Amino acid sequence: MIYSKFYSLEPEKRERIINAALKEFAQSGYEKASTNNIIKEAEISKGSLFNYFNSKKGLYLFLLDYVVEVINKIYDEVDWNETDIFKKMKAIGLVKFKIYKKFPQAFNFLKSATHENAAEVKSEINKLYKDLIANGLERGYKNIDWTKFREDIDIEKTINIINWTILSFAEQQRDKVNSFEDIGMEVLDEWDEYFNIMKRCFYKEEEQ
Amino acid sequence: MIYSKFYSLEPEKRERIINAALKEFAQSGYEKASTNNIIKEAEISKGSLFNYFNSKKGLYLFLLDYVVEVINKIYDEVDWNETDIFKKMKAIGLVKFKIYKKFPQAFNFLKSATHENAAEVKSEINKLYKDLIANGLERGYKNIDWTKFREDIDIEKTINIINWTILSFAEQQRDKVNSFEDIGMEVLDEWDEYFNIMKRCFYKEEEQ
Amino acid sequence: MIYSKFYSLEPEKRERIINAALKEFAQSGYEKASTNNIIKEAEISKGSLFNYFNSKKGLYLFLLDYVVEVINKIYDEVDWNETDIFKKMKAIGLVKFKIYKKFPQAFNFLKSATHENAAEVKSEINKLYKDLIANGLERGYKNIDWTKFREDIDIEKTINIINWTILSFAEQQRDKVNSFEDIGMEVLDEWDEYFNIMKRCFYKEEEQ
Amino acid sequence: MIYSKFYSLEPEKRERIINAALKEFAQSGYEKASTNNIIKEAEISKGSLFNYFNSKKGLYLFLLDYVVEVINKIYDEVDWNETDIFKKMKAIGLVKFKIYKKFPQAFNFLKSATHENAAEVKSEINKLYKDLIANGLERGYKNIDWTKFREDIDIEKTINIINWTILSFAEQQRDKVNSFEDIGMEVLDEWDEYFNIMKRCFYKEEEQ
DNA sequence: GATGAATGAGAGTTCATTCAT
DNA sequence: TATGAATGAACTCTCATTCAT
Repeated sequence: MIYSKFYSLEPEKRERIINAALKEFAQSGYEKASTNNIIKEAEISKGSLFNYFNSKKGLYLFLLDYVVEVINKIYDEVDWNETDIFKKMKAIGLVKFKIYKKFPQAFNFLKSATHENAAEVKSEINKLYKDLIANGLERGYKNIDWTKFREDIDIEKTINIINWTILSFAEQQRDKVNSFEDIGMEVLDEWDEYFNIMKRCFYKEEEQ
Repeated sequence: MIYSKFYSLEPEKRERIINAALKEFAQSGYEKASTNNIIKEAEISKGSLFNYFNSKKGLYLFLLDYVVEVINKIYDEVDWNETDIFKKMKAIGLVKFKIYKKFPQAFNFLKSATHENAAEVKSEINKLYKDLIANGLERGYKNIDWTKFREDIDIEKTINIINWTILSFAEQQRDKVNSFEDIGMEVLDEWDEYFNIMKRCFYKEEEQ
Repeated sequence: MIYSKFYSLEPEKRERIINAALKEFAQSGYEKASTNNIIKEAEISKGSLFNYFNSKKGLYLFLLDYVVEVINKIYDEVDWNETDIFKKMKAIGLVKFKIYKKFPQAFNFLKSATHENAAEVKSEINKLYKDLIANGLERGYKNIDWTKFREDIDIEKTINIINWTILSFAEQQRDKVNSFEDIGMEVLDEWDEYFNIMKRCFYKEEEQ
Repeated sequence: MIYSKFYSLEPEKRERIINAALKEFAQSGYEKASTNNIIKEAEISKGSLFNYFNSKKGLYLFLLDYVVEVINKIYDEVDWNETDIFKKMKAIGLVKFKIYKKFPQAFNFLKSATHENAAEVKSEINKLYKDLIANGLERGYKNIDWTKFREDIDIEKTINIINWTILSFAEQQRDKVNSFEDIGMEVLDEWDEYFNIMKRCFYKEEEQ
């Protein structure tokens, strides 16, 4: 089993390594991240790091797996029975914030991974993102009451517009702030306003 | 004059260098991009590259200038007097496709620059983008007849939704095909459909 | 502690590196000295050299420290209570010869450092020399019985004449022979003759 | 004939090149001196420089020859019949100052050459200096009235002491100031004092 | 004869990875 | 299993010298 050497470590050491690595990669990106900084921060030897993960790339891919687990915790806490798409999206956003408070490093790492250019890991990141989004969309659009939408528009395309709006808004906010810590309530208010515009325009008049 | 040595080269060689550099930077990002690869691909000597551009950073900044010129060609061909925002956006999009077919590498480079993290060039990229966006928005939204829009929605945010939709759709198409050469009429039709949805939902009823 | 990585090497290797570096810097000066030549001669890898000293400059500064230690060994062996300046100078000279036989490279390096022009290390060299000279003069001229000198001459300037004579004679001998190993008793006799001339001329008649 | 291409240039251009080269080598030393700076200052092309002198080293050696000519002008103006060694030495020093006013760049170049470490030209410089000194001494000690010296000291060795004192004092002054321009009358006074000490000590009492 | 663009070996430096202990 | 010193390929950049024009 891959990473088995790492999993058999005592949890405290494991966390020290994960946090040191998340931090270094988030700060410096894949290429510039220094394995020296990681082992210094985690207080392990150089040899150990390569024993556990074989290579810098191996370590990075492990961390990608790790943050996926964190993301999945988000999905576990969402109420998937909500039928109004905008209420559901808002709920998902709120859960994200909650989880973020517990795993800030993972989110910063994930944010930096979005902008990662290193050819060595780019395709893995893209694959991961496609999975995450597909997975999220599938669950997100289950049980939705599509009858609320106007009947003179193509629903599939309308969903795309909603999705693109959500993702683009999120990215815009990400670029504005240095870390997720800076995000406050006023952002959530702005988010609501976008939802209201779309609700007003895409729903039938009587559903508003 | 800066870059004068480079401009006095024969055009064929100049293009070889530009294309090799655009490709390498687009593929690998600023840090990882290797000047060795560039000179190998462009078939010039090590000394020459640094004769023309002084440094890796100088080369990168030159390329940024170069792609701005390409972008400006787009602006020059658009009919800025159109008052209907969707017609104007469609026109801009079509010109973009046309230019892209002539300078595919420039677009890939510009896209990669958006995600560039290298501190050495980040501020220049940001400056460039602010200029491009300010310039584009100013011209793009001049003469637009905003009275066509519903009066119960915030126009600024609605414009964002429109923009995000356009960009995201374009990117989605790019991911689907290997090159823009593959893009045919059916894509333009789909594009029209998105425009129609937004027109129907964001414009007053009598404007449709 | 700085240079700690270097000090924890086995002495044989340490010496190989020191000697290779002293030789290369002495031969070529700071700028022209090639770290490649040093590692080749010392039979270590490129990475190791920079592991130990961080940079070419770091290596050079280390060597300056090293030769100071060698010089201090001279001072440790001299009888500082001698009151006759000529006897004392002769004693110092003899110790210098002794040390030189053990560390010939250090002396050549120190000599080349005197003429070093490289801006990067010049100030460090000057600082070092000021310390060495201040230290040496202070100890060297302590306890000297200045009353032996004629009263119609400026003592400070006379000391300069004595010093310049000693140094110039030493250098002349160095240029004549290939190594100090060749220096025999006849040189010491000649040295004595210079001392006798100066004694006869600079001391009062009754002190001769 | 070597340098023939250079000598057939018009004198104005020749001087421009000589001065530019003297300045650059004096400022930066042999290694660091940039042929680019020289051709820029002299307003000639890169190819020309190498046409005239074949190589950087060739140019440097030419300049050494050139400054020898300047030095020889000093010797031409000295009164070689003076029989008192100290008066003669003083006269030589004064002529040096006079010539310096006419060829400051040559002197600064010569000064920098003294401290030159570059292996490529070191031996040539040393050879030149030995010639200059031998030549100077031979002429300088002709016609001297040695009977003025005390009879209880070896004259040859005493001459050495005098020479070493003169040279060392000159070097000390050189190290103190940045260029010969800074040297003023007070230096000449100090020089006189050294001469007086030596006169008093090395001459017979009745000759003072 | 004059030009200056082109060359490429060599410079100092970095850092993921290896392996003897 | 854990260590960390050793490695060396690859990096960006320099500059004296060449040679086609």
